[in-house]
Amino acid sequence: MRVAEEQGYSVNIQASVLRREKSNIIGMLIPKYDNRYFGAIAEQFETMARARGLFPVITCTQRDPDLEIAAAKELLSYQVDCLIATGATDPDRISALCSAAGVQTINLDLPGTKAPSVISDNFAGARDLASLILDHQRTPSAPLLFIGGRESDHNTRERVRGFVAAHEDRGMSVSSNLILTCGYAADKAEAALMAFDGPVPRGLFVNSTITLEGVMRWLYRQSREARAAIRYGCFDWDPFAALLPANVGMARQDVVSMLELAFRLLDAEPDTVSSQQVPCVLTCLV
Amino acid sequence: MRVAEEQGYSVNIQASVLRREKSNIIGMLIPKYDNRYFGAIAEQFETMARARGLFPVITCTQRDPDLEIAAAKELLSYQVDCLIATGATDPDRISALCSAAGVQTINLDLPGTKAPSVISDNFAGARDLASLILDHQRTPSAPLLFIGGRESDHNTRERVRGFVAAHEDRGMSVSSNLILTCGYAADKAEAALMAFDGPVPRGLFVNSTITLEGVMRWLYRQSREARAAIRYGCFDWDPFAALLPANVGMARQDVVSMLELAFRLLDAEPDTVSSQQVPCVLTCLV
DNA sequence: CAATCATGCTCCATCGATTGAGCAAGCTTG
DNA sequence: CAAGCTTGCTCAATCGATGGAGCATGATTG
Repeated sequence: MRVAEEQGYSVNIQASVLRREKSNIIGMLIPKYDNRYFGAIAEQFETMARARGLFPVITCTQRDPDLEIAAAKELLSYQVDCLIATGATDPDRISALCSAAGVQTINLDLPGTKAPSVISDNFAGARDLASLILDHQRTPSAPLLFIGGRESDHNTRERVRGFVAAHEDRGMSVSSNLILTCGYAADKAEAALMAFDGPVPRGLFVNSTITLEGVMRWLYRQSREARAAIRYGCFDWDPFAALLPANVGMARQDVVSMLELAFRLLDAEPDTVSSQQVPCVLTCLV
Repeated sequence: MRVAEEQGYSVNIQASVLRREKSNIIGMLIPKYDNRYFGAIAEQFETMARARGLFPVITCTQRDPDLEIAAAKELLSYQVDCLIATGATDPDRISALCSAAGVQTINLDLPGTKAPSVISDNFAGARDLASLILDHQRTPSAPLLFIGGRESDHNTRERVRGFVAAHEDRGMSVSSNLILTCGYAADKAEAALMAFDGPVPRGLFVNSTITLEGVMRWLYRQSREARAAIRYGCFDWDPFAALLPANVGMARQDVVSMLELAFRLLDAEPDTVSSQQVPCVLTCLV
């Protein structure tokens, strides 16, 4: 064994897994790698999986529902011991596939009903963030604009609810045309702002950093004066976005706590299909 | 077969690979997921691998040389068909392990001598970027400060060479104390700037976006006037960093072309141990 | 000293997919 | 019609690691 080790020989894992009927592989589905939130999730997941002697395999699904299912099936055929579905568009479908194969699943970031979920406290995070923006926008008692995300998406709905609550806290009401759930993509946000009926409010609640990219493109098409009057805050954190002049705050999701909780749920008996919420950390930039 | 498909059955890949002695797995080692460059590489790699019917497995090595080797061995024990080593600190050691196992390797981002390499044209990219910063800094004929990266790192050496060449192009010389190759990490860059002997030059060449995070932290500790006088440019691209007021330009590495070239080299016979350079795209922000 | 137990070793069946050998049936051709 | 060929099917060996059965040796105990 020592000589084998020295000469760089290693066990054939395929044979080992075949015989042991246990792969020690833990799979993760993730939508994208193009922002700090998912990047941090991927890194933290790998680190924690390795610390437990598991082999982490991450697959990026490009927010494509078909690819999500195909990737889940592919991971199952590698006999993964368990699977974390991050930000899945149809988490219950994935849970169903996995439970049919006797594989434990956890939903991360977006909740499902057929497996335990670990998500941010989007309501409280959004309420705090909206409140911060309301405090710091240039036209104090005007309602904000909500931009980005999908109506069908649990997180977006919760954040809209928090957004509305922050307005109600100060006796303000929000008309529904101020809620632009046009998708997360930068292009869609930019287009939605361009097409907005009437002048865009001076305070913006941006639903993700990807959406913020589109918001910034729109903002830099405005006149210097119009731009100077606008303040915004963003759900999710990015170190450079945090330095942009008109950004008043970011709601950072607590990736470490979320993954610790996810791994704890994997260890525990999968008796309850709970949905656990992790508080966000509000970074005030003013 | 149709019924099996409908019922969600799938082949046991471990058994299949064991018998076929061909895994259809393509591995990638990547240092981090915390910036757009590596994020884009990871996504593009997955997309292109899938398009070729290969199963992509990416492992994040946290810039840790030991983890790099351990991860390479682990991927080999999964019988990967080939391996792309991205930004590896010791690519030749990985190539040696792989060639002992009869597995093809490509070095991406940082070159090695025992396997074909695909890297950016760091010299030309850095020369162009340095030239742009020299054009736009507030004290025209003063030399710039180079910050970030490692002396031992090929890319850093090439970029320093380009940096010096841009100065020489206009008859300027750069003293060696203006080249702070203190590592890529944000903390190290911040500390190096804090400890800089004498006033920091008003034009900065920042070697990566991760380094830029530290530079920004340092910058925001300066007085408003000192800060307003500084201009910088950065190797690598980030959408929010590109919007920061004093940023005059970014040298964006052409990830798509790099990966296309890498996959082409994998298809080709591994006869030559060439090092192919891909031009960067300079984004001018002024 | 015999009976029991602990330890260490060898050997073989097993995991599930794959592939080629072997065979049968039907078809073509001189 | 016989010889040769194609096609489709079944069957068993194989990939390499693992773990339990079986066996031999040495130690312990009444």
